[in-house]
Amino acid sequence: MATKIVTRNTDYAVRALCYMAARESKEKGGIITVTELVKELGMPRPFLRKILQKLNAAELLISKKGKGGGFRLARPAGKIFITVVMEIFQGPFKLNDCMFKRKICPNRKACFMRKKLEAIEKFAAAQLKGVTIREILNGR
Amino acid sequence: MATKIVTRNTDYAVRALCYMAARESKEKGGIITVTELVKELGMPRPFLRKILQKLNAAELLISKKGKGGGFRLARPAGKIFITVVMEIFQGPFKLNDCMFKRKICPNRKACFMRKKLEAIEKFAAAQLKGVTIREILNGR
DNA sequence: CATAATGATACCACATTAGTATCATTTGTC
DNA sequence: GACAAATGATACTAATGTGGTATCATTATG
Ligand code: FES
Ligand code: FES
Repeated sequence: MATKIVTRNTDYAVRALCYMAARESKEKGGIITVTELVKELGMPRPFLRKILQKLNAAELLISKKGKGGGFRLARPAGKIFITVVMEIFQGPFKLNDCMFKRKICPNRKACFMRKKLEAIEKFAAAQLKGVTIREILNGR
Repeated sequence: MATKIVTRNTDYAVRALCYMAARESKEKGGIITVTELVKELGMPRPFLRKILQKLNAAELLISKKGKGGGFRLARPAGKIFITVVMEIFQGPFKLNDCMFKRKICPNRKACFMRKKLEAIEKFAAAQLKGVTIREILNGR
């Protein structure tokens, strides 16, 4: 098994955002097409399109339709948090919530296992909390 | 989404082991049948059977075939680690390893995201490390 | 109006997890 | 030894989630 903290959606989204942020720093305000992203990042085009559309809907990107259209970042890289990207594609971050027979386990309060899982969840949230595209680009 | 740290297999296994350990403390050396477990824990019988068989194969349980047969713990509850149970059903514990096009990402060493994920993985492993059925039973 | 871009949406493929079904083998009891 | 009651082994099915395609509608530019 490999417990997935980030799915492919998120991963691709982050890569795309990083690329866009990096390019932006060279050519200010430039609009970027799916075609360019696909060429540079090598992801399946229709999948990436869907991802960008979601980022647009979530207002992390701004899209421009029609000829000469494309996408650009809706805000500076330092204000794009990966927790937000994760939420878009994966929903709110949480670990197992001990369901049993469709009900939440009544033993939650007392359960030792649960305490451990909650500690892990807290730690993970804390780790991811401040991370933005900028930090990822800078490698720190 | 809910990132799964423990799957249902593992969950059921742990519950069964807890039950068996608890019962053992009353009636020493008693052998326990699937029938009893199903009745007490309310899990689907064939599924639980498969789980117990795996625990047996992994030598956490000892089985006895034939009439009057059943299962008993192969060792004291304090020596049954949930990390081991997790491995049995889920394989070695690890988080995402940033695959891209079937290759491990070449950027791993430098990747900031990766660092965060590794920290989370380490923390999680540490949290789970010493936990045994005994601690779970005792709630600490 | 043609073209080149995204928007919206429905669909398909694949892997994993969860669960079922069946038959073989062993063991105790009469 | 026959029968019943238990597990062993194994193959199959179902449900879910993720990853990915395909198609058509809409919009903007020139
Ligand atoms: S067994 Fe349900 S929260 Fe632990
Ligand atoms: S992008 Fe591959 S390890 Fe981070």
